[in-house]
Formats: sequence, structure tokens, C-alpha cells
Amino acid sequence: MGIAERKLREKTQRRSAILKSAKRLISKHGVEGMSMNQLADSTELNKATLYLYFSDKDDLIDAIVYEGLVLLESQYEEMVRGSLSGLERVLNLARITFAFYKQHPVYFYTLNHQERRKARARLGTSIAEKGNEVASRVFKRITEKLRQGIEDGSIRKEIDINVFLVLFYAQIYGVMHFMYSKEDVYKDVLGLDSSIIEKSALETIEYYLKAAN
Amino acid sequence: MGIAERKLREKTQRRSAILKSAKRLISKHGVEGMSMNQLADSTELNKATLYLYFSDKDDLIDAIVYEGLVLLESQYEEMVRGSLSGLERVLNLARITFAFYKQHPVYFYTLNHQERRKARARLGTSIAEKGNEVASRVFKRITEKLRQGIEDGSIRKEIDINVFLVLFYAQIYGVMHFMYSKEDVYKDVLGLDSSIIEKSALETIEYYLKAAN
Amino acid sequence: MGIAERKLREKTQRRSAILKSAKRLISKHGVEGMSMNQLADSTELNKATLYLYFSDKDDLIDAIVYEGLVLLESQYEEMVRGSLSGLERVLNLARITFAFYKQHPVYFYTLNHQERRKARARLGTSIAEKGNEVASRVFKRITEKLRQGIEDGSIRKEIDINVFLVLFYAQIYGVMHFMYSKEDVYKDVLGLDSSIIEKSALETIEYYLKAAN
Amino acid sequence: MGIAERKLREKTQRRSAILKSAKRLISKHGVEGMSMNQLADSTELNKATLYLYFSDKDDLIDAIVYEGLVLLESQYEEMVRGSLSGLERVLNLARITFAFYKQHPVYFYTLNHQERRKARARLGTSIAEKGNEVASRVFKRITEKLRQGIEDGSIRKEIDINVFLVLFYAQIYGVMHFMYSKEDVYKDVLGLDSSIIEKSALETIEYYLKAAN
DNA sequence: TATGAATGAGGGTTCATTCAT
DNA sequence: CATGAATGAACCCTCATTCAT
Repeated sequence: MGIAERKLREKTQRRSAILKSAKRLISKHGVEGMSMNQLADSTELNKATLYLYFSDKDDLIDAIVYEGLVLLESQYEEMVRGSLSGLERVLNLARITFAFYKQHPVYFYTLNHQERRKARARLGTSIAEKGNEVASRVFKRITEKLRQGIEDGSIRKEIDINVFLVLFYAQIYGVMHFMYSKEDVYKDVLGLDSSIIEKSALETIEYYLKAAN
Repeated sequence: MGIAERKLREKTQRRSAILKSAKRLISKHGVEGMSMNQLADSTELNKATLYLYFSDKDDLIDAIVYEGLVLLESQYEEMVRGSLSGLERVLNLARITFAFYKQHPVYFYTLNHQERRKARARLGTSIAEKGNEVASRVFKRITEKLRQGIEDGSIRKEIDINVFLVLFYAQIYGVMHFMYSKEDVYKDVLGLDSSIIEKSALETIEYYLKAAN
Repeated sequence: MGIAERKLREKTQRRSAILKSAKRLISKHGVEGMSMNQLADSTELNKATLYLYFSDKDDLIDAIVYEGLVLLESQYEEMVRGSLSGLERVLNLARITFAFYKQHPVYFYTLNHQERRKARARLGTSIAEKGNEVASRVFKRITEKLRQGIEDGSIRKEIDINVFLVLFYAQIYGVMHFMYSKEDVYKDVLGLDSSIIEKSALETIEYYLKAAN
Repeated sequence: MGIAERKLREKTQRRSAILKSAKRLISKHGVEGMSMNQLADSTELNKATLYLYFSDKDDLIDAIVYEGLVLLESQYEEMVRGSLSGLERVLNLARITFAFYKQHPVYFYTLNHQERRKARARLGTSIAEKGNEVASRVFKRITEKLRQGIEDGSIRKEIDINVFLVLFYAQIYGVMHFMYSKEDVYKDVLGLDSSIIEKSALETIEYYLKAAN
């Protein structure tokens, strides 16, 4: 069984290596700009070999998306477990999400790409489904914090949790998109720094959730 | 002179016809999924003919983006001119923008695509530049309303106008993206209607801008 | 008839203007690199209009070749009419030819191009024929000088005039080709100047023609 | 290892087959007249397959040029190694070169084409560089013979070796060009045979090099 | 005479994918 | 498990040329 283990380990390692190369290429040329040819070259593997690890290009992208979501989830888990209010926790989730995508644009690109693709033809392969599971766990996590906040009074009780989930996601997505594709506008034209935008986005969420009086 | 006019009209019409076909194809297959071959077929024109009207594919996309922005601007202009507060006006702009992109997803797709393209290589052709002008007019319009709102007290004076511009744009963008690529989630999973999301997004903006006390 | 004359003059002028533009474009992009599109743009004429003056692209090239040959011929005619030996005259022809093509590379390019084309399909349009006439006049001119040289003893009488014609042409052609396409070799690698090559080429001709004893 | 060898042999053979087809097509339609479409048809390979063997069309042309130079060099090597004078050896090189290009016009066409291309944009891919190496070996070979000739007194010592290299090349090039593109002139009009032209070209070289007295 | 508009035919190149081995 | 080799289908774009007006 030592042999079998080693084989499995090697297989896993090679898979990771492919993903790593893919991410680097995507960072450089974008998702559609990364070709399987390039990937084969940069991994020093044969093109056909790639297809032993991923059924097709979309599957590979899905795997990166999945990896990203898992990583994001692990970031959530490291969140401090003090006696924070529900509002604080929601805001922390947002903070972490911003930080994560700022640090790893690839995961943002691929998620973005995947979503547009799926919007066009909803098929759903195995890995993509796994991704959805993680995504729904992420959603669930926010839900919990919201519930807590409503109970402890830090979040007004009129909030529709599901609606907020969408807004939360949309807000972050919109800001990230802006940061990645409009750097010239907010930096050069408006003279803004990305951190102040992020801070204000959090405020937007905060104002919305806070009990108004 | 009648003859020259007719020629011009015909030329304009054909250009419009091409754009119309392109928009239909983009709606169906996405921006990158629309090929010049398809477009030639669907317009019943020769492929080379397309290049008489648009210097290349990007130029055509830019033209659609431009068209979209002009149309959006015209929607803004139809805004009621009553004695509205600045806050109300900002919210109206948001309302109109949502409505517009909900009605014309193509303009959202193309704008989206163009921005990602430009983020990669900022070159700027003539039409694209024109697009930028319109975009900046759109920005300016929001600025005015904000100023008015701060003066009439409907918007709190701590608001940094430039920061809000970004948030405004990002918020709308994020929500639109969600609507186009996650319909299954918010509808089937969360049981939400797009109008309620939109309404809540507006509220987010409202809470953020409103004078807190 | 004043009107008719003016029309004719205008027509001739426009034709010249087209040729001038074409030569400029060829200098920049080579014969095959010059497109009728570019030419239409640079002459500010309609593409179809070009075809009123030249039956097709080849015809236009032929016209440039013709123009070049006529110009070369006129250079020959300005040759000093002193009491030169036949040998001196032949060498002068060579000198002039070198100088001419060095000054007007376009005529060399086009001639070159035309010859390769004709070598492939010998059809012969009107203008091309005219070009041939000039070419044969050029040939005849060399012939005369050779005859004279043989008579006056400056050229050895064993020379086969026809064979020399070919060598004369080939020699010049080869050197010109070298100058235009191998500047880096003779200049940078061998450290030579074009004038010394030309001088030596003339010596080659001289040694060959001179009566050996 | 037999299997690896066989694979390599097959690969080499296919490459050769492509080159062979290309040479045939070039002979028929010229370098620019040969399209990758035609080539795919005539090799019964997919167009994309061609690009597995050559990075692009220019690379393919370069490969033919290279092949030609290598072949020419091998002809040089078969030169008789008797007690010939340096002059005789130089003339032999010229003889061989003439004979080679007369027998294989394709190599002349492609060399010609490559030189004009490089004259326009000097970039230099791997194979092209290899070609340059061969070309410089060819040059070196002539140099040696010249030196020998000057030493043994069969060539006059005033000769500038570098200048002669250029003349040698230019002379041969010019004559070859004439032969390929002006067959009608020298044959039909002047009634000459190619061999007599070649012979006279050699004489030109001979007279130039020979010690004058 | 001059033109705006159109076109067929093809250009070279690249893609993700899949065989047989 | 891995690969070398191959492929069909498509990509965007450009050419010289020719209508109807």
C-alpha cells in the first residue's frame, strides 16, 4: 500500500503543479488568454497529459475556482472568536473577502469567468458542484452571523437575510471588479486609494445593517 | 442633396443593422462567442463588408458600448424635473441604471467585456474615447445631484463624493452581475425576486447617504 | 479644344500623382506590401478611380518600371559627348546606372518585382511592352559603345557583344541587390563602403573589356 | 531505443516531405504564391500539423534556405583536391555555385526572398541564424582560396579580399537572376545559351583576379 | 469621370481536443 | 501513466477587383 500511497501523492502533487502553472498563466493573460498549449509548455507535460488530470479546460478552471473558495473559507475560519457582535462578524467576513481577492486576483478572475460561463449554459460538472457546495457554506456562514446580530441587537431586525446575502456578494463583487478593471479611474482620475474605497464599502454595509433610529 | 442624404441614411441604417445583429448574437453567445463569420451570415453581408463599417471586432464592441452609454444617458435626461431632494435624485439615477441594464443586458455584457479588455491593454480608439466622454458625463451627473443633496441637507455632508461615485458604480455593477449570472441562486435557491434585490440595493445607497442622527 | 486639352492635362497630372504616391508607398512597404487600399487613401481618390488610370495593380507597377527606364535613359542621354573611348563610354553607362538605382531604389524594386512576375507568367500588357522597348533601347545604347570601343581599340575584339550585355546587366543587378539587402553584411561585417564596391565592380567590367596583352 | 529512433526518423521524414512539397509549390508559384493551404493539401496533412513542424511560414522558408546552403556547402566539399592554383579554386567555387543554382532554382528563389524580407525587418529566428552560419562558412571558404591564390601568385596581390567577396556573390547572383527571369531575352532575343553566359561570367572573375602585366 | 459600397476568395494562425502507442 | 503526433474547426482579417449610380 506504500506504493499506492506514493502514486496517489505524486498524482496529487502533479495536479497541484498544473493548477499552479495555470494560475500563473491566468494572472498574466487572463482566463481566455491561457491556452492548453502554454500550460503544457509551462508544466513541462504533454498536452494530452493535462487531460488525464482535468477532463477539459472548463474543468480545470472550475478546479481553480474551487480551490479559491476553499481557501477563502479557511480564511473565514481563522476569524477571531471573541465576543463580537453579529454586525462586527458580518463586517469581518466582508473585510476578509476583500483582503482575499485583493491578494489573489486569479481566484476573482476565474470565479468571474466561471459565473459568466454558467450563466450561458448551466450544465454542472462534478467539481463545479463541489464549488457550489463550498459557496453555499460561505453563504451559510454569513447567514449565521446575521442571525446572531439580529438577536444581539447589533443588526436591525427588518433585514431580510437572503436579500442581504445577495447584496453582500454583489457589493464585494462590484468593488473588486472596479479595482481590477478601473484602477486608472479611481487612482489617476479621482485620486483615490483602494483602501479608502474598501473602507467605505464596509461602511455601506454597516449603515444598512445597523439598527436605524 | 436628396441623394447624398439618402446615401447617408442607408449607410447609417446598415451600420445599425450590423450592430443590431451583433447585439442579438452577443445576447446568445456572449461577446467572445460572437464571431465575425456568424455576424456576416446573420447580416447577409460579406465578411469584408463588416470591416467597412468597423475597423475590427473591438471597434464594433466599442460601438455597442458607446450606443449603450448614450442610451443610458438619454434615460437620465428623461428624469422628472420636479422639486426633488438631492438624495432622491441620486436614488433615481440608480433606479434608472438598474432598469436600463435589466432591460438591455447586452450593454452590460459589452461594457463589462470592454473594461476587462482595456484593463489588459489600454490603447483607446476613437469610438472608445467617445465612450469615455459619455461615461464621464454620467459620472458628472451623479456628482451634481450629490452636491445638491449635501446643500439641501438630504445627504450628510461627510460623504466624499468621489468615493461614493465608485461605490455607486460598483454597487450597481455587482448587483447587475449577480442578476445576470446567478439567477438560479437568487431565484431558485433563495426564492427572491430581482425587484426586491434592486429595492434593497437602493436602500443600501440611501442609508449610506442619508444624514445619520 | 481648350477644354479637351485641359481635361487631358488633368488626367495626366492625376496619373502622375497616383504613380508618385505608389512609389512612396513602395519605398516604405515594398511592392507586395503596397495595397490598393493604401494607395486610394494616400491619393485621396476612390479605389475604383485608380482602375480608371491603371487596368490593374500589375499595370501600375509596369508603369513605374517604364517611368524608371525612361528616366534612366534620359540620364544616359546627358552623358558627356567628348572624345571618349568606347571603353570609357561603356564604363560611364555602368556608372550612371549604379548612380541611378542608388538614388531611386523604387525603380530597382519594381523592376525586380516585374521581372520575377514575368518570369512566372509571360503575358505582356501594353505598358510592359513599352517598357521592353525602352529596355531594348538601353541595350542598344550599350551595344553602340561596345562597337565603338572595339573599333577604336579600347576594347578587345574577342568580346561577344550580346554576352557582355547580359554580364553588364547581371553585374549591376547583383551589386544593387547586394546593396539593398545586405547592407549589414558589407558595412558592419566587412567594413566596406558602397562606393568602393561600386568602383571595384566597374574595374571588373574594365578588366574584362580591356584588350589583354 | 529502436522505437525512439524510428519515431525520430519518421518525424524527420515528414519534415522532409513537407519541405519537398513546399519546394515544389514554390517552384510553381513562387515563394509568396505558395500558401499554407496549398501546402496542407499537397502534403495531405492538416494545416495545423504544418505548424508542428515549422513555427510559421517564414520559418519554413528559412528551413529551405538553410537546406540549400548546406547542400551548396556539400558541393563545395566535393571539389577536387589536386594541386590547383588559388585562382583555379576560386573559379571552381564560382562554377559550382552556378551549377548548383541552375539545378535548384528553388534555393535561389527562397534565398532571394529571405534576403529581401530580412532587409525589411531584421529579426532572426533560430534556423535563420543557422543559415547565417553556413553562409559565413561559404564566405570563409572563398577567402581561403583567395589567400592561397595571392600567395602562389595566381591572383594579383592588390585584390581586397572583402571587396571581392561581395563582387563574387553579386556577380553570381546577378547572373542567376538573369537566367531565371530573363530566359526569353538571352535565349530568344540574343540567341545565347546559358552556358556561354556562365563561362563569360567566370572569365570576368578571372580577368579581375589575374595578375595583370 | 468618379465614387461609395460591396464582395469572393483566400491569407496565416491558433484553438481545445483526441488518437495510437 | 504518459506522450508524440495529429486534427477539424474556427479564428480575425485583407486582398484586388467590380458593380450600380
